Formats: sequence, structure tokens, C-alpha cells
Amino acid sequence: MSSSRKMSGDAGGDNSAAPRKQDTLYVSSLAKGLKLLKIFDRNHTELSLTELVKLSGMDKSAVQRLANTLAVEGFLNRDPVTKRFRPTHAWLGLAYAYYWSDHLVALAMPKLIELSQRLGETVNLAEISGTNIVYVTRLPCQRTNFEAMLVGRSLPALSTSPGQAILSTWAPEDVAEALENWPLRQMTARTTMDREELGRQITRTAERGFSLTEDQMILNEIGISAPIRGPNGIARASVQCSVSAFHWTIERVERELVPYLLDVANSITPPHR
Amino acid sequence: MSSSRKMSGDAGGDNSAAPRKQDTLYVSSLAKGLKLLKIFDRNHTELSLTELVKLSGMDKSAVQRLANTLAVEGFLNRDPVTKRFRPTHAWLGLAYAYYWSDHLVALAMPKLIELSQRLGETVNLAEISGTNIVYVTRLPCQRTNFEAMLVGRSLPALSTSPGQAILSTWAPEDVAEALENWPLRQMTARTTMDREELGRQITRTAERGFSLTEDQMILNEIGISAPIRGPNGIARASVQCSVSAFHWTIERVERELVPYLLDVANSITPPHR
DNA sequence: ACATTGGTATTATTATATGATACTCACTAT
DNA sequence: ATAGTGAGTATCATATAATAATACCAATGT
Repeated sequence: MSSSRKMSGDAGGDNSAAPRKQDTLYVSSLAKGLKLLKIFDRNHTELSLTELVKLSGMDKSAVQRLANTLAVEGFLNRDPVTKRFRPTHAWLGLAYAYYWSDHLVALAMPKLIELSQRLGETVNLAEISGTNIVYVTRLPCQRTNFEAMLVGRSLPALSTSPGQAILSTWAPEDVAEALENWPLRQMTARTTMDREELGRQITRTAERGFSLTEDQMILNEIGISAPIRGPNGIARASVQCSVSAFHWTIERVERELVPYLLDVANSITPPHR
Repeated sequence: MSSSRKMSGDAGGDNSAAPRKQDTLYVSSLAKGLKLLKIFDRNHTELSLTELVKLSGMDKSAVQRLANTLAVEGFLNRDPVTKRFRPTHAWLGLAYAYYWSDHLVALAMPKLIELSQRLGETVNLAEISGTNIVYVTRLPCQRTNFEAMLVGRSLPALSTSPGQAILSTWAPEDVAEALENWPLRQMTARTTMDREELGRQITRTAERGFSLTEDQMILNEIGISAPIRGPNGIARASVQCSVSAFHWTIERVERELVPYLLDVANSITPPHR
């Protein structure tokens, strides 16, 4: 996840919400504890006290107390020999709770499974989350790389096929806003950084009903995605399938995969919220 | 709740009563915030402030401040109209971080995928976590019920095939301790509550190298599981497969599934820690 | 219209988190 | 050996920051 700094209200452009603590109903000790949790990621899987101090920028004593509390409460494992901290199964427990709260998952899952078996390729459900998309469920196949198997991964929406599929259903002004302000990150040599080009891609997606991206997050990866529209036509989620350019051509993808993808996405009606 | 034991100075020796905080390096505000997170589960997917107050047993003002903090920090979504709180994608983000920290997952995943496609049945990776097992990865098939698709689900180890498989590799005194003290819960009419019987099942599992349970968590469910042994022979994880008794007989399971399951489990060497 | 419920805001009070400091242990280099 | 380093742990006086009571406000329903 992005490690956004808080700091006093300096961020000029960001929408509304208070970037700083509206004092009296903000518990900073809790926020600091959460900050420690957020430090763990792909590159930080196991951290010592001093590493936590460095990465958090907080006082040593504070980190000591907070990390200890997290350990007591089951949110960190403290290795008895190396003294380093690691995530616990409680982190998966939260994912479990999340799934029950997101009713779209239960609705979509059976159809995604069927789709994945029919296509024999990786099938994902992605949802929009701020300016990112988040992979909510993933059904990997053999040649899926590890990173692409993990739920909870979040990527800049503009650069991904699910993001483009979702945006293609939004009102023009919202799309314009996204195209102008949402972040981009050069992930591969061929990641499209041209926002006008992205705009054209989204238009094309709206026309065709599905998005298709190449080499955006990984080279030789083709992503296709179809939006899951609400009653008003707006989408907040998308069914995605990614395949290797070594095994597939665009034409074959469009002929053999896209129709099924669209069928599934269209057959899902998201719950009212 | 416990209003006693404040006041520095005179609080000599009565601290024992409360099973809780070792004062000085325990940040209770953080713990309270985490407590709110833990409330969300299968049955509580979307909670109002007052529901949180009731379920947490904490003061209304405290809950208000804590929940607000969680919302500001991105760990709760506050529905602008209903004012109710829900888990956010950040909860999946934590799962993502967890997966990078648990190196067994990356090791096992490819083999699990292959197994799942070979068998055409649900395949899971479970790990021991205290007295429970936790499903860490799941590869569902069409007829898998929703609950069985969710990672992070945790169940009493003694009653599950992965739990029995793991325990079957432990030292006799540890098994005895587990059989004596670990919790059991009657999930179906046929859940084995007889601890001696469970002991016999674990012995049998040790002899055969795999566990087999019937009707323990769900009726007409057959679970089979093979331990993933470390260099010392001890297991902390297990490959599991569950099938429907409507489609499978014990004999067919043992003949057509177990050998592959054992192969896969034996081919995985867990990382040192 | 009034009562009730649930969410929000404010406040004085003190309990609670703080961070400086010091202790212990393990490891390395001299 | 021994001093020196670094990391984890423990303690404590102090004021900051969390508390819980109370009051306010907006819906909802009788």
C-alpha cells in the first residue's frame, strides 16, 4: 500500500477530509499502532524493533510499547530468538471478516470459478478503492506468478485493465478527473504514462464493453477486463483475466476469452451497496 | 467495567485479579482499537456505533473516538448515509502483507495449484495457530460452498483433518496436552467430542501418514489431509482436500486422492522459520 | 407533537502514554 | 581478555492525551 504521510495540512489538492487529527475524537496512540501494521509489506516481512523505529519515524519507547501491545493482542508474532516481529494469522482473520462484509464476493465467486475452469486461465475480481484497484479474489492457474496470486494487491487504477473497465462506466467528468489527477507509476518500460492515450483507451473500452491492456504491470502480460455494472450502469468492480503474450494473440483473446468474460460480468448484479 | 486499581502508590499487590495488561508497556488505547476490528466477523459485517458499543462493552465516547480514528486511518468505511462502519480494502492489504511474510505459501502454491487441477477438488493449505488451524490458501472448485472458499477461516484443530495431520507429527506429550486441553466445538451432530476417540484418530493418522475426517465441520463432508513436515519431522502446516460424501466413498478417496495429496505434501520442505 | 433512538460535539479531569535514561546481554574487534 | 557497539528491555517523573459525562442535534415513529 502507499505509505501516505499525515503531517499537518499541507496537501493542497486532496479532496476534503481532514488530513490532520480533528483533535478530540482522534486517538493518536491507535493511529500509531496501525502505522506499525502498515509498515509490513512485500519488502518488509519481518522487522526488528529498531527497524520499526526507523521505518515509522517514531520514538523507540513508543514503538516498543506499541509493538508489544500488538504482540499481546495477537497482531504480531515476536520471534523468541531473533526478537523480530512478523504478521500473524490474525491478518488473515481480518481478510476473512472482510469477505463476509463484501457481498459482491459471494455473488461473484461461483461464476468466477466456473469461468476460470472454462478458460483455464487466471481469473480475478477487482474493485475500485480510491485511485487504486484492489484484487479481491484470485483464481490462479499454474503459470500464474506468485505476486499475481495474492489478494489485497493494489495497483494504480488507470494503468490496469480492471481500472479502465470500471472507469469506462463512469460519468465523463469523473473520468476526466481521474485522468487528470490519479497517480501513475512506471511499472514496466511499456507502461503507458500518456494520460491522453489512457483517455482514448477508456473511451475505446466504453465502446467495446471491455478493456484490454498489454505490458502495463508486467511485460508480456495481456489483461482483459469487463465491468460489473450496478443498476445505474456505473461499475465499482470488474472481472479480469490475464494471460501470457507468449501463448496468446490479441485476436485469439478477443475471440476465445472476451465473450465468456463479458457473459460472466454481465450476469452479476452487485448488491445495493 | 473494572473501575478499581487506579491510584499509584497504594496499589500494592492486588493487581493479579485482572487477566489483562502488564501496565507500562501496554498501550490500552491501541488494544481497544484492535478490539473493535476483531468484532467484525461472519455475523457482524456492518455495525453502527451503538452496536459497536454493545459488542465491545466499551464506553460510547471511547468507541466514537476509536472508530473515528480507524475510519480516518482507512481501516473502517463509514457509510455516509447509514453511518454504519464496515471493513475496508486495507484488511485485504494486511492479508497481502501476510502472504509475503509466510514463505511457505510461495513454496507450496504452485504444487497446490497443480494438485487442485489434477484432482478437480478443493485444495487448501492450513497452518496451526495456537489451538486452531487457519486456512491460509484455498483453491475452490465449483461445488465448494462459500464459507470454504475464504482464507483466514480458523477452526478448532482437534476436529479438523489438517489439525489431526499436524498433531500426528508432534511429540506424544504435546499431543497429549492438546487432547486434554484444546477446545472442541460441536459443529454438526456428528462432530466427535470424545477426546479419547480423537486420540485414536491421531494415532491412526500417524500410522498412515494422512488424516481422514467425516462430518466434522459440515455433514457429508470428507476431509483428508497430509502434514508438511519440517527437517525434524514436525509439521506446522498441512495440505488438505475436502470432498462431498455424495460423490465420493472413503475407498475411492483413499485410492484416487490420497496418493497425490501425500506426494505433494512430502514434496514441500518448509522454510526454516 | 412528543418521545425515542442514534449520531455528534464539548468539556473538565485524571489516568495514561510519553521519551529520556539506564540496564542487560550478545557479538566484534582490538 | 576487554572494551566497544548495538539491540532489546526496563523504569520513572511528567504533562500530554484519552476519558466519560453531558449536552446537542437530526431522524424516526407513535
